[in-house]
Amino acid sequence: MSEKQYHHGDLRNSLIQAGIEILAEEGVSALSVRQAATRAGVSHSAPYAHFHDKQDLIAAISTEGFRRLHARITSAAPENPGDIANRLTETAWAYVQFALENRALFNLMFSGILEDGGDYPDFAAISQETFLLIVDLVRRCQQAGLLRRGPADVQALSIWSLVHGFVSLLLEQQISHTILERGPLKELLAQTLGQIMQVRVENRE
Amino acid sequence: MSEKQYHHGDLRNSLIQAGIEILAEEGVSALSVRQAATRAGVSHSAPYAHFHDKQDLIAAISTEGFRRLHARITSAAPENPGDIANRLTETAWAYVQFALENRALFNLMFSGILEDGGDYPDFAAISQETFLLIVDLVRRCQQAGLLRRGPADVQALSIWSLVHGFVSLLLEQQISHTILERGPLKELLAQTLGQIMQVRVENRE
DNA sequence: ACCTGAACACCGTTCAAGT
DNA sequence: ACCTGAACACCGTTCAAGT
Repeated sequence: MSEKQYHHGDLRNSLIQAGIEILAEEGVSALSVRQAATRAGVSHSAPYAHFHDKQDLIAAISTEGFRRLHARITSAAPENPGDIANRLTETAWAYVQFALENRALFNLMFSGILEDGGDYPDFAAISQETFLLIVDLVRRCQQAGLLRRGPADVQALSIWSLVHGFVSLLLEQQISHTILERGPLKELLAQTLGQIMQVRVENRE
Repeated sequence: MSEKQYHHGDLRNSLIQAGIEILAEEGVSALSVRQAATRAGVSHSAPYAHFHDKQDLIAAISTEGFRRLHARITSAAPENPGDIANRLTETAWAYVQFALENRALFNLMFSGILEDGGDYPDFAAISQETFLLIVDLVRRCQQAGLLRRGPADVQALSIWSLVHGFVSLLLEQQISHTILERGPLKELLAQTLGQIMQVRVENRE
């Protein structure tokens, strides 16, 4: 505000938004500091006043991605404490949908493009918080008898691994057509998840 | 041979090897057509006589990566048809080890850097063969009562998803220290895998 | 403090030309 | 058929200079 600076006041954020737009429109390979700068309407070297290097910008974009994923997961299942099994499935489905709707961003967040996430505190914080969301849900599933007993964090890891692996292989087109053609994706995910949940069905021996 | 050509006869393969070396020594971000050419001892434009573009080279490198992963998995478990449970764990462990020992190559194979694997027949073939290896193993686990009944390919997908997700999160340093410090990695993997296998332990009611 | 413009070393890719 | 060298449009990053 005030006297109107050189730029619009929040170039840092504009660059992050520009980066996310580039990812959505042109994919990971098109993401460059220079193009983000151009989209934000500044010179190609202006970003270096706000980010130490490209990795630093990538960390900021990934952090924003995790914030959105976290929000998406949080609002995935209605706070319906009764139907906890459904809630686990809906959470997993929210994760899958986020990845499909934000392919390039999801890739940036999880594909080693950010070389050392631990160096970026904000990134480390929000990604850990997202994991805690899952640990919490797992704990409630255990209490409901839907999952085996055992350390909730290890079990959460199993489930997150399962869902994350499912998404990764899906995005990489590593899931064969014959499987995908058998029915809707959400159902396949539910079946896959079902492998890890306790069955309480017909053949109870 | 014969009159000694311009180059050593198999530039195509030399470039693939050079690429794998670059990945191992300097990581994904250092992989360039020009550096591969330099390592192979030719000019920067020579690769274009053998590869249509960088994606084409990446496809060839990824294909070689899958060949090595396939070989590694094949030789992972001794042909010991008795201990089938152990064999599943050893196969998963081989997968994890391959990823840890060839981080950048593994990333290249699975992280969307190759933009459309389906366009490269050799790549599609070997990656599918690798999946079939797992389907086969799963089928035998089902017969041994270690896994639930159901379509073997869907179950294989669950297991591959679980193991692949585990590896991905591990490489991304998304598995918290408190979990990793609790014991050797192979044991954590076994525990994680155990979530999906049928228990035949003490509390059988 | 925040931004610009020139500069440098790198890239992917093409293309005429050489053997 | 296989390779070279010049050329072009891009990149990441630095740095002196401007307000």
